[in-house]
Amino acid sequence: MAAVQPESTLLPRVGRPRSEDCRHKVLAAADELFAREGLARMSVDAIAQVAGVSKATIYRWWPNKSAIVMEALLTSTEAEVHVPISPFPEEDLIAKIRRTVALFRGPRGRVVASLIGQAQSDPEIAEAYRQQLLGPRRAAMRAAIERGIAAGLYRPDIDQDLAIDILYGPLYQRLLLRHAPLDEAFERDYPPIAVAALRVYAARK
Amino acid sequence: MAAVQPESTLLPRVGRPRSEDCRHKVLAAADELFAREGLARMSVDAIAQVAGVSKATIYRWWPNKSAIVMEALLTSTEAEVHVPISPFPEEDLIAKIRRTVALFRGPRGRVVASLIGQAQSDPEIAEAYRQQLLGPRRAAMRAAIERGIAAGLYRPDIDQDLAIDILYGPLYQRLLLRHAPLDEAFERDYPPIAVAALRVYAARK
Amino acid sequence: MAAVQPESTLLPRVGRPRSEDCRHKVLAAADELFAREGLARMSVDAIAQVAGVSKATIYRWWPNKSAIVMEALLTSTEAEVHVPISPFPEEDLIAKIRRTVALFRGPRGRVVASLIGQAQSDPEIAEAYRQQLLGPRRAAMRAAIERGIAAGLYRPDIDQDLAIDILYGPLYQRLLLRHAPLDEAFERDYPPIAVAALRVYAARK
Amino acid sequence: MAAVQPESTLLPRVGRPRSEDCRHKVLAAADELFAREGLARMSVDAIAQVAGVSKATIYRWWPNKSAIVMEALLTSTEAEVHVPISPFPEEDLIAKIRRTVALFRGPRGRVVASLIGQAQSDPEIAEAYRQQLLGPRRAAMRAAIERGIAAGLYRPDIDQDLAIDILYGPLYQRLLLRHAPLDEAFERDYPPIAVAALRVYAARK
DNA sequence: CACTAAACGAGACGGTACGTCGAGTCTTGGA
DNA sequence: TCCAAGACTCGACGTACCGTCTCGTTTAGTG
Repeated sequence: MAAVQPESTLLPRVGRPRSEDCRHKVLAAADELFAREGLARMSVDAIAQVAGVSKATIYRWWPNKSAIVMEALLTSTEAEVHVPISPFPEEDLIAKIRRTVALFRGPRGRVVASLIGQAQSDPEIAEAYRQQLLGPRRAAMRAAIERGIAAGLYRPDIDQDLAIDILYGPLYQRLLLRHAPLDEAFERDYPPIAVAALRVYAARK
Repeated sequence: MAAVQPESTLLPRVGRPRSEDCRHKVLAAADELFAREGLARMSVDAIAQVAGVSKATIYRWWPNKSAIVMEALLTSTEAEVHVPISPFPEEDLIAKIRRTVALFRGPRGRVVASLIGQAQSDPEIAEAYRQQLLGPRRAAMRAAIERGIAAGLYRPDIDQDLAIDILYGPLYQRLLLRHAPLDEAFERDYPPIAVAALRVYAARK
Repeated sequence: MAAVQPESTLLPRVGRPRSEDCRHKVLAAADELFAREGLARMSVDAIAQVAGVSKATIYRWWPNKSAIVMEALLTSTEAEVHVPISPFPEEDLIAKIRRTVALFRGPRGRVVASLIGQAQSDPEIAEAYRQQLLGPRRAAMRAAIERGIAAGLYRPDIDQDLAIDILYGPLYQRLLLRHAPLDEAFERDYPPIAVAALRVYAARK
Repeated sequence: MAAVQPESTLLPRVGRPRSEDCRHKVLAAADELFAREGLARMSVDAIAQVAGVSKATIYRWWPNKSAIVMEALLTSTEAEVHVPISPFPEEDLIAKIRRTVALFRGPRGRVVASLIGQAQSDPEIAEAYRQQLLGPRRAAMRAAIERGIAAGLYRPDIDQDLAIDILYGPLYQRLLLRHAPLDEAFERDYPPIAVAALRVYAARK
């Protein structure tokens, strides 16, 4: 029995193959339009026009506007998750948080905020966001915390969700509520404070 | 010095006065429709129909759907801010946080989440939300923290914004990201943890 | 004794009397707005605003926009009907027709055209137009034709309606269809032709 | 030599072609609603609903209500222009006029009157009416008059516009002013009188 | 090398909601 | 009682965007 190319047995390999070029043009157009107009004010028609791609083609591959923007975001932030592991788990946590602050301070920050905004009224987007964006990052976080537990820094029975809430909550709040700026000071000062806060929760005897 | 009726001197008292009845019917209809459909799926036409009020009248007083829902939310949560002051500032903080958790766990939680969602693409809503909803609550919080400072619990030079982020961030994150439930356990356990975390930041050395 | 005001015995003379000033301001405003915008594009609100009069007051005295414009037209063209009677009935007819051509060539022409236009979809305006504007003019015309009959110019059994159609039809057609201009040549040449045409119908055999 | 399909070479045959079915359904609905309600009281929404066609589709092809009704009128009266040519030009003129009287006495009469009414406040409709409806009919009329000139009945230098005004003016006046009925007697008696009137103008001296 | 089947561009289509406008009525307080 | 101001209802307007559809036209791989 021959080695099988993934998915090749299910999908019929006949007909014209999907144009990778289209995909890129659409994602690029989505990116550009998001920057110019924001998620709400950009239309799928506009994406189609800017990308020079037919609307039908867009709807063949993405279910809606947010899904396009989400995919554009994912392709441009794939690398950002991986932070080299150091011998000091708390340093790793700080580095991870700081990196996310940096990301949110840039143009991607508004994209993330918009997607979370849309997710409030669209369960599919919410689910996709949690699965594709949040999931890997929380998993990486969890691993770092586990290393902290292994190093004896934290109690082994802590609530991981709560731990991550403590570490990231203030950051998301600033991103979404915008009551105070995500400025350089925040990027510098906040991460160690977050980790200190976690220590109170996770290590208090 | 005579007490002056507010605004009565400025606004010209001519013409038919605004119908208070209309206002209430619209807010009630918005409330009902939000519960039935959610912000995104409810239409201004529907509000008009349910309220038995003309669309033109709605647009005379509110710029858009979200503004109506926001006002409905405000009128129904005005009392919630005020928590009696106790001799123990940290008890007050815990009580305030727990009360907000309770609010967010109820039907108003989805309203708040939707408004913040809309605020991501509509700066006016964002501003209104910060001014009208967030403002008073953060002010009350700040006052409680000041009492903590006065009591010697916290350093006097702490960053108030950051303090409030630490206290509320995790709560908002759960409300908006929904990666973990806003359940009874959270309502019970989280508030004291938050205050403990604040203490680490505000009292360290 | 004193001259009695007509109708003063029937109407209860209580309350504030109707302001004649209002009436004039409204008619003047209607006139101005008609010239600026035309019947369709002018709004009753605009009349009220320009006249400095409340909309309620307008609707108290006129049923609708066209009625205002009609009254404005009537007050400004009352004198135009009466042409001095000469010993030559056909001269009188020519003079009457020419006077109407002159009227239609001026700004009142568009007013008349607009009213007839509105009359196509509003029976009340149609009726009012026929009664108040057309009636007197057709009666005067009929009288002139009667003098022609008395002078032996026309058969006594002619159809008066048809006679007037022959005399005025082409004029109204130009006013309303605008396929050819109501110019000086028409004002000069048409009236005698019309009367000649009438003679063919009314005197043949 | 092959017959070429008109416009097929110019128009790019790309994209989904216009649905002829839609066009017919819209025109039929317009016709029905006009009969039921008249031009002023029928709405584009109603046409869309009755036709089972989206409002956007209607507005893609017609600029407004009147344009739809006009097109419906045109499609249903295309054949009416052509009257067979006889050896007697004046007989042809009489036949043409009588045919128009008959048309105006039927339901199309109100359609024509409404369109002319609307044309008083909408220059585009006025122009369309003159171009599409009036134009061909006046051209046919002009041809018949030319035959009269060729036959020596009329002077060759007569004003064609005026000639047609004399022939049709009274008819349009009755249609639009409705001071007298467009009855059987008018259909019987008027056409020959009109032609006699023309003769006075066109053949005198 | 023709054939086939899916991808694609163009753009029409049904649908839903939008926010606006004007007509005409109603409700105040003041003259 | 009349009036000015202006809030209100009603109904229609024309627009925008969504997601689907129907064409005719590529563009691989297959037979």
